[in-house]
Amino acid sequence: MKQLNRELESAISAALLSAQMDGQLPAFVIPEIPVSPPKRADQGDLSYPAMGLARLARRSPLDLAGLIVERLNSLAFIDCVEIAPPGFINFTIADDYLKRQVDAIIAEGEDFFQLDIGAGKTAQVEFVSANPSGPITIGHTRGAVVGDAMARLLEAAGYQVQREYYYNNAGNQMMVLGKSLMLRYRQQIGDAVDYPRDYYQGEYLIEIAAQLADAHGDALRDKDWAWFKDAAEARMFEWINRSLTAIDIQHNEFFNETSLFEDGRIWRTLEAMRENGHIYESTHWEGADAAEIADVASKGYEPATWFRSSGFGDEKDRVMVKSDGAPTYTLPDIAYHSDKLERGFSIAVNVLGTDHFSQAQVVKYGLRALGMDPEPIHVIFVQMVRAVRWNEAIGAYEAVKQSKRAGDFDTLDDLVVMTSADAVRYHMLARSPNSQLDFDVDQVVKQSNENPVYYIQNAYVRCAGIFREADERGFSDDGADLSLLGADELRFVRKALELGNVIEQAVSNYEPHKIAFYAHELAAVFHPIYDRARVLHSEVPPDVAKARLRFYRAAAVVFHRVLRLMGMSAPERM
RNA sequence: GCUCCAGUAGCUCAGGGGAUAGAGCAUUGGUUUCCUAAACCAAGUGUCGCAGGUUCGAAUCCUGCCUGGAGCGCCA
Repeated sequence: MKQLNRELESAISAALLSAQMDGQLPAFVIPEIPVSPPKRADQGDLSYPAMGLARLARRSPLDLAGLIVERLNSLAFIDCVEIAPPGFINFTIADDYLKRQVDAIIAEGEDFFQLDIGAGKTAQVEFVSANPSGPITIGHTRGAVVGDAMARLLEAAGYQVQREYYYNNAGNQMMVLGKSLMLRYRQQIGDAVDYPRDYYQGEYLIEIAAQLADAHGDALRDKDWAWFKDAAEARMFEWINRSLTAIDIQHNEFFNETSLFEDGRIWRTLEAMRENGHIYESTHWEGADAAEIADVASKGYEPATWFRSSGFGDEKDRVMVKSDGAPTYTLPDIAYHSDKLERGFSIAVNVLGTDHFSQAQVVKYGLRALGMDPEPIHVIFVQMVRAVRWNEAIGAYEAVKQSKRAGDFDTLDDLVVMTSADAVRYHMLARSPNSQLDFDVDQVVKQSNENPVYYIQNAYVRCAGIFREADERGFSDDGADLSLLGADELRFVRKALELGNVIEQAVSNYEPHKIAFYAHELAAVFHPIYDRARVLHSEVPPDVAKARLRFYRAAAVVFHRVLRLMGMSAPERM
């Protein structure tokens, strides 16, 4: 399927170039030509503002528009070209062309607007990457949904995509997890245990401990924390995967942080940075002022290993290896990302919470210190998400507390149970990643009947309903004459033809939420048509009915495609 | 204190140099002999946080300020 605005952009560029060749316009480098749908229907289907180029061309905007139109090669899909003050060129798409696209859409099916922007290129999306120390929370879910939608859109753009989970199973937190489970287990078998406040407080560890006690009695009393760490990790990992699978998210690569320790890659990374002159040993960072040095001295640290990240623009240097010999989280992270770059992806998208902002910066400085170009890596930062609920008493929204007893929740599992996988996916996606999200529990749960989720899916359901009825009546669209389609149906086809640009923009700007808004707009165009353009109705002549049935087959293809791009289901009934 | 993100309708949010700023929810009234109501039709609401600046043109770009959030660990 063609992206019509792209075709027009090339045509306008060509017109400008030919005018330059003939000396009609001065020489200048032709910039990007933005062609997009205008706001109002009487402004055509696609529009180009020539005002922006008027100064370069040394013409009045209207003159320039006129000149472009004169030199424009005729395009099969364009019916009418108009110039509107102060210098817009408005194009109308030919009805014949739109009618032909109905069959074209059906022929493309699941490949409708499968683009070739990324043909022959590889992309990786790293997302979720939650520590295996607890369940997937609402916060993780946002990253999960955004990342998976990004992956689907990249695939639609033609990239070969890998979905990766950086499995953060090394480090201090995992030790604490192991020790936590160990103590919970000992509590279960009746030992008097003092459970530290900075250990994991979640009830899920108590449940696992109870299961272990049921299965093994007190036979595990002599196992060390490492044994319990492995036990906890395995269960958490399984749990996380089950939760993600429930909203149709599957990674196809799991990268273990521990592997970076086992094969010594973190130390090789450190040495490579040292060889490039970016590592030093000290009790404090080189740029520290007197107050900082005094502060550090009071803590009595032995020298640590520092990365001179300030040389790359960082506000201060960072510790790579602590004075106790253990690496910080940053070192394996740099090693991991250097490995990622070495794998040669054209694009490596990383979906992170904004709390990782500084960390991501330091990793990029680290990659530069290794002599690598971090350019293929693009980070989508998703802002905080919190579940809120309207509190009538105070007349304001209130954050939902993390208390299962009170019927509140903060995990993906609970969210899915209370709403649905599709609702979770839509609501998490239908927001710009860099705006904070208040997930209104009541709106998603109680008002699910008037939810955009079902508004969109219902469009597909309605098509399916027509096909069922048509089958029962033995009515087919064989030999449909698409010239009988009306203005309503063509409006939908116009909207459907915008999908290519939506995919392209979502991919090139790393804005997967665009597809969610587009889906809603598409449904808003569809439903009124469904009301008016009936198929199996006594007053609709059979030849018109055939044409319409064909049209709805195309509409179903479009909705199916869009729903799948969002990772949502396309149900036949609701 | 420094960095990043946000502030647009009553609420939740799109739009991020282009024509008269949009959607959902909420509110009000109406619509179904035949695929359909999780739908359709109709109605109303804005100092686009504030103040300057750039531009033919600013909700959009620049500067300053106000408000909310995140980050600035020898945590991960």
